[in-house]
Amino acid sequence: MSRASARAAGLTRAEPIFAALGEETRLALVARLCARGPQSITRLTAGSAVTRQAITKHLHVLAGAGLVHDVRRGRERIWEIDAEGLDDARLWLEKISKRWDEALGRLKKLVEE
Amino acid sequence: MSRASARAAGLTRAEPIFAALGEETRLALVARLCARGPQSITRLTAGSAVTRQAITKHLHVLAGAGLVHDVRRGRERIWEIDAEGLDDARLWLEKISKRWDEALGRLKKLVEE
DNA sequence: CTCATGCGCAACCTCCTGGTTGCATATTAG
DNA sequence: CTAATATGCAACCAGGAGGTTGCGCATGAG
Repeated sequence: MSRASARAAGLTRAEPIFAALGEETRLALVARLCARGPQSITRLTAGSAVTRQAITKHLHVLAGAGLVHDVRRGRERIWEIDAEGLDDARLWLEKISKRWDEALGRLKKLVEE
Repeated sequence: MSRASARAAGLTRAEPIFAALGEETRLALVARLCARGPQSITRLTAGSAVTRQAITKHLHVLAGAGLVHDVRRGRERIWEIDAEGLDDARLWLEKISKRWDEALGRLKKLVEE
């Protein structure tokens, strides 16, 4: 939580992050990178239903949303999660949920009066 | 958090929710429904860049993800947020983030030894 | 040096998505 | 009853997303 980027205040960055997570293969990639740590493309492709190229594309989408970053190591490229992105998304959800709870409180109060 | 549905344990429900939130117009709709409370389609369309029909479609997508529900009232249809969906998404993010933190801890430990 | 690995690039292809327009239907205001 | 309001339904469209295949290039293993 302490690592969440400050700009998470607005909903600016939220949409691309949700869009990136809103696809089965990518969501699985994120889950995998979180659970098993940094991995190469080939390794990430293993066990997946799609081609290495497809995985590569998905990784680039995730990178575009700031959810992962990569480092070249020898002849392979290692991809690692960027947890700040996840935090930003979570913060956005918290903020919006809270806003709804407040609205709900007002509505309830309005009915009671 | 107490309202989050239990099934949030797996990532089952997470993907459609993220997919629904991963579109500008829909994310704005969710934000608006949370901030200003239940509203009719026409009201939600006001101020939006797209057609009422487009808004209607988006609302159905959100409903499909369990993020909103609607009630007919007279000749208008009122849409309201279903905050459990937001909670589910948040819980998924928390779970995965935590998993990554643990993995990171293990990696750090591995390097130090 | 030679080969097997691990990737990157690019051309294609298909489907779904976001949006629109046109028209029909239901309700409430007067 | 009549008109205006609030939606619903369906056909249509362009563009982008997800996926594949084919081929070229760099790098590490022997």
